[in-house]
Amino acid sequence: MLSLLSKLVSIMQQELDRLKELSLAEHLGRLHRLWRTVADVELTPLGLTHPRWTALWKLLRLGDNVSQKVLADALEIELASLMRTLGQLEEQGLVERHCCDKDKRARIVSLTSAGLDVLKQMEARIIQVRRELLAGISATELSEFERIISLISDNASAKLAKVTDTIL
Amino acid sequence: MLSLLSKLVSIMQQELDRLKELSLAEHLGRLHRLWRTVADVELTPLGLTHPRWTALWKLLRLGDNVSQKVLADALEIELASLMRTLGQLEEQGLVERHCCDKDKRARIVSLTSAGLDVLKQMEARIIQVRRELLAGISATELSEFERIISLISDNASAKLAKVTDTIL
DNA sequence: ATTATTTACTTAGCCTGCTAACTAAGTATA
DNA sequence: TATACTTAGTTAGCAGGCTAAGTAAATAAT
Repeated sequence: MLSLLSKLVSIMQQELDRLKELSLAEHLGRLHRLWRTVADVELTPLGLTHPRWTALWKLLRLGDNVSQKVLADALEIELASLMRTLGQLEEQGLVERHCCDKDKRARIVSLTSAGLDVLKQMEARIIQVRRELLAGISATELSEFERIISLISDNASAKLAKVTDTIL
Repeated sequence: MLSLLSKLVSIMQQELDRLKELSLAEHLGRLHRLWRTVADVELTPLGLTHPRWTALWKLLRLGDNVSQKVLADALEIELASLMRTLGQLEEQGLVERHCCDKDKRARIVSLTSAGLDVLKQMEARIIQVRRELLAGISATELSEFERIISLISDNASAKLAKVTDTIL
């Protein structure tokens, strides 16, 4: 009788594990989408979507005149993915792309005065969004959270690198 | 002299805050993409991509014969997003869609025997991937991590709901 | 010096999230 | 009963990740 019960418990435990299995990846995706949506809602009045304001912001932090490649690396996305976004920002007149004298392959991205204007307007809103989304989370909890993100990211990167090695 | 120094420190602090501002959203996106990529690499041999195996898995957990709407809700994606995935799974012969007698609007999704086969093969691989990605993270840290994800998600959902209210 | 490799950029096209707009079926109300 | 609203499914098209494949410039190797 007891063994049957413990067997049942063990089966339930397995089921729970399976459910949790998915939930982390799912919740991660959901959180990412939610965060983007919230930021989008807040910033669309400025004509900015998540990838666009992220690029603008990073560009400012990188000190403006950097190559597209450097910007893509800083944003941790592929250069090809950045192209579309930069094209849109250029159309909106927020950035400019110039040829580089030193390296004729490269194109240097810089903020226009309109771009700087928009960045100023963005700043307050982004900080506000972040504050609202992180409400009720202490600094300690937050840094712990970020630590775990880094840990999992490192595991994933390492695993991908290994796979690539195996194939090559 | 001292006041100038403390002013400088305060400015640096602000800069740091601004940098951290972005990093969380960015790292979240990066982690999500990485996780998906790793899972994809592991499961493509079975002809499965992330959305596909997630849908299969959830379908099994929901007890098979559910409507597309129920499945979409469980996956926390829009029904329209699920349509394409279910179409692909149907093409692969892993699921079937039947009309529902009780509600002629609804279509019931069920796993085929081929679908169940694939699920069996999936199981070990997914658990392995999860184990590798979560290597070096204790159960306590993990549950804390998930708690923070939920907290931020709740904040984001609440904020979005508020925005919708304001507009309506 | 010439050739081979690497690097930055670009284009094209896939994937899967989304919203918008439509149909058909069920439900509620006048 | 007839009309209005809601809900499930569907299609179409956008957004922004990605890889693949090509060009031109820079660098390394012979």
